[in-house]
Amino acid sequence: MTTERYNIKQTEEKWQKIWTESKSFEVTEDASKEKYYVLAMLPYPSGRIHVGHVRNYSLSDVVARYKKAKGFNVLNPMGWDALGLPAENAAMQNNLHPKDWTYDNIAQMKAQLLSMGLAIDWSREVATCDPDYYKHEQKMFIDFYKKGLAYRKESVVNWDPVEDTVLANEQVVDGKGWRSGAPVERRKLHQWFFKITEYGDELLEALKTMDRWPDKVRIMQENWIGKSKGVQLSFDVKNTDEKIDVYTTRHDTIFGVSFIVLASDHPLSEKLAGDKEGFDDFIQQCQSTGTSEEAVEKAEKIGFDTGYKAINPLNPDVEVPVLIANYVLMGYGTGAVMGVPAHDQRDFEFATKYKLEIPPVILPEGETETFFEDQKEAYSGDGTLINSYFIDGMNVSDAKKAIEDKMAETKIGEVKTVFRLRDWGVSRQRYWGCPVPFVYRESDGACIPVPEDQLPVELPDDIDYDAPGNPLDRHPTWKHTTCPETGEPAILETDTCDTFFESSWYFLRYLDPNNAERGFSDEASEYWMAVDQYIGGVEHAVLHLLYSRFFMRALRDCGYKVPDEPFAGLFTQGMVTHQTFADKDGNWLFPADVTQKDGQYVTLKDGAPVTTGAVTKMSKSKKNVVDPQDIIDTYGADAARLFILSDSPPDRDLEWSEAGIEGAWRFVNKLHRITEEALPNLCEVGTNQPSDFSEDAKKLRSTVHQSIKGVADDIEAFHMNKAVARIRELSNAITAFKPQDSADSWALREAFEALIKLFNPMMPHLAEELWQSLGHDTILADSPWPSYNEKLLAADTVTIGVQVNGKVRATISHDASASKEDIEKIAINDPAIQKAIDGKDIKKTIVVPGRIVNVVAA
RNA sequence: GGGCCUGUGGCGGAAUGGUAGACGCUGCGGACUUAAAAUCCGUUGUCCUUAGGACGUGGGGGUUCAAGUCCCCCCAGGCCCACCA
Repeated sequence: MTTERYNIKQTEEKWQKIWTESKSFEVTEDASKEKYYVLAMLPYPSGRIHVGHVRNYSLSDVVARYKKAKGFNVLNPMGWDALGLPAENAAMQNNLHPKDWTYDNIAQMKAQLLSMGLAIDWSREVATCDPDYYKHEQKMFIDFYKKGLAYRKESVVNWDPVEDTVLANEQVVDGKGWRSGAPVERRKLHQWFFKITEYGDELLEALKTMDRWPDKVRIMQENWIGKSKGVQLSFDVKNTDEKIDVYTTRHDTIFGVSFIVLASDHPLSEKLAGDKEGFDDFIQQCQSTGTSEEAVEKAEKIGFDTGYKAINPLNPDVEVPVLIANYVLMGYGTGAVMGVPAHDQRDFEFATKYKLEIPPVILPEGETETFFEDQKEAYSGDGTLINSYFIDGMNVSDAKKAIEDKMAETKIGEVKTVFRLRDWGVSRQRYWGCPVPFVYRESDGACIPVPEDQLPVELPDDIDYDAPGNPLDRHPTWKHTTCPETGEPAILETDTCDTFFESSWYFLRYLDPNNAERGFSDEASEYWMAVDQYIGGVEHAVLHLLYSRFFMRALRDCGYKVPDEPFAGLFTQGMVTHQTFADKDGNWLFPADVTQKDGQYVTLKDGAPVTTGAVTKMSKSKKNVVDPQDIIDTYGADAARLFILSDSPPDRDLEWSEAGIEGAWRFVNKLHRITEEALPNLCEVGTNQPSDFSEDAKKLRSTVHQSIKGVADDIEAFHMNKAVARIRELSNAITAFKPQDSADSWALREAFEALIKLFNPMMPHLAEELWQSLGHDTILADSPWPSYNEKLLAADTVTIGVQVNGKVRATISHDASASKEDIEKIAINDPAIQKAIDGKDIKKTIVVPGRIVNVVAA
């Protein structure tokens, strides 16, 4: 083969330069064009891109380039989620400033992204650690505060006593600080909260209309919001003036109550039992229970008897003990629970341990009361009410209704809706975050927002990490300021915001990134919002995606022009996985250090045997990672993009393999080669379409037009793997086609032009290069998507299967215009079919034109 | 404990209820080459010695002329949430 090898590196850099110089992907609001906003979740600048990024941006790039070709005004921006803990950790380890570390990383990662050849409008690049960025969110914070959507309250937090800081729940591992390893304490601190619960119903209701979101994500959010309908009712505490409010969804079991349980941090717990012996130890024990899943799973239910009795409001003759237990949460409902051990598993376990009564009130269908003798677990299903006075004999839902009516009548309780969703705690005792823009007056502690003209409250540069805790708090001067109202001495808030704050509105900043006055203009928001297609990992299904939805509503209520829903369409991509490797001592090995020899995996260094482990998500700890930059440097961005889009459907996990990337690379070279080889044929073709084509050319044209339609349909449906398969099919059809005359050459050129345009969204550099070699002087990135001719989609002859009694016995070809009767005749006369019928009577024949013939014979 | 998803060749995966396995990876055979690489051609679900059959979409039932696809039950794997009353 004499064809020169395609020079990938040079070509890719050439086209990246041309796109940049021609500003192909820079956009402005243009009322004459329909807009399309493609958004990939913005990366954290860790320093190097990983394969998950490549997958994410390959997907968004296909969408962006495709929609642009379809004539949309496409916005495809990129930025950096640049605040957060890793920068501080790295700074501490390497004695750097978080700011320097972050900006260095951004520069490196940007260079890597540029080498991918993405259709991004880089003029809109945003870094969230820039004071010009967080200035606007400080304004938003104050707006929320003025609207009553941000507030400060004392709450219990995870406190790391060694690091001297609050930890997020995710940073608590098995009840211990993730870095210090010290048992986490629960401590009460003043914390800032956003009132997301105010929008619980709205956020829940809107989910129903979001039909371009995956069901999975909608269900996860629904569960997270956790709306439940129940009743709240009061139990009087005997011989006191106290009442205990309990919340329950099983008010039908009210007559099965045999105890009342309070959360350990319920105000009444201290009040009723504070002076009892052992109380302090008990509370201590409750609080030391870990908050991890496993700890909760294994935690034994422990209780403490207050000695008081509560009176059942519907049956004053019944008095039940009041206990305190570790399994009741203060944060949900009222922090107090009515114990119905016969019909609630947790209550059952608790009652069994403390020898409390277990009175049954619901009889499962078809059972007698002997069912409850020697009961091993709670029965929580439906059945007939027993031992329950006026609701005896009813089923569960009728009984609930009857109790609700009774409560409305007697006013001992009320129907109540409760959400699992809690207000969003945004305070972090960290340096590398957006400062919370408030001051506290020293004289009276008044909390006062920083005036707008004094924003941003900027982070100080001179910090040290010599001591644990928040460097802002121990900075010698930074927090000392004056009250904007009185001029008296005041202290700046030293907490910074949760970094989910930045990611809740960054897609608005992209719309108007240089606006110094406001975060974004109404005009830009009205033109571009909402995001038409958002793409990212499913791990953000709840937090980020829910916070952003809340944020839009909060901004709306503060007078900003934003839609209720930020993301009209959402696509969640699967993980990238890789085989794991280990040496004989069980140490993990990087795939790059392993090679194959005689079918066995061995180390590259000394050929020692390697054992292969499970295919799992790429993670640094298991070393089953590949550096996408190595891949791009070796095979080129086009091959890397192609491979990652090829085999697996984008919403499923993708296993990275060496063989796969090589296959993609071969295809890149093949496309280049077949175009070069066909060039002599293609260049002498006239512009006028010939009037007649050979049979082979007709077939080729049919494939071409089917491909144009099919690839577009596949991209719209996010079936990128199928789009790639169609492109390969088309290239196979092209190589099989041998042009005999000028009409054939015309058809071949038509096929090549379509092929190049179809793979342009996946392999844009190669596409531009080949487009140019076909003699075009236009940029493909600015060229329209090809159109297809409906008439050419169907072939002249159709091949279908013929079944006898549901089993395929032959295939027949017939003219596309053949009638049902003709097709039936051809099918039945087929010798193989005759043989299969074997002289039996034909009961009936089903003919589905273009699909199948089924002969039913007996 | 609750919810969701997935199960198809050696592998990744195709298949509006209508010829199961498109497209690719791997393997095997061949061509070209002094040789290799690259490339090209053929072949590649299982079983029966072949013609030709039989069997095949996690397992078991059902609906239908026809089921990977729809319905019921079960099994396995994965993900998310979780003492949420």
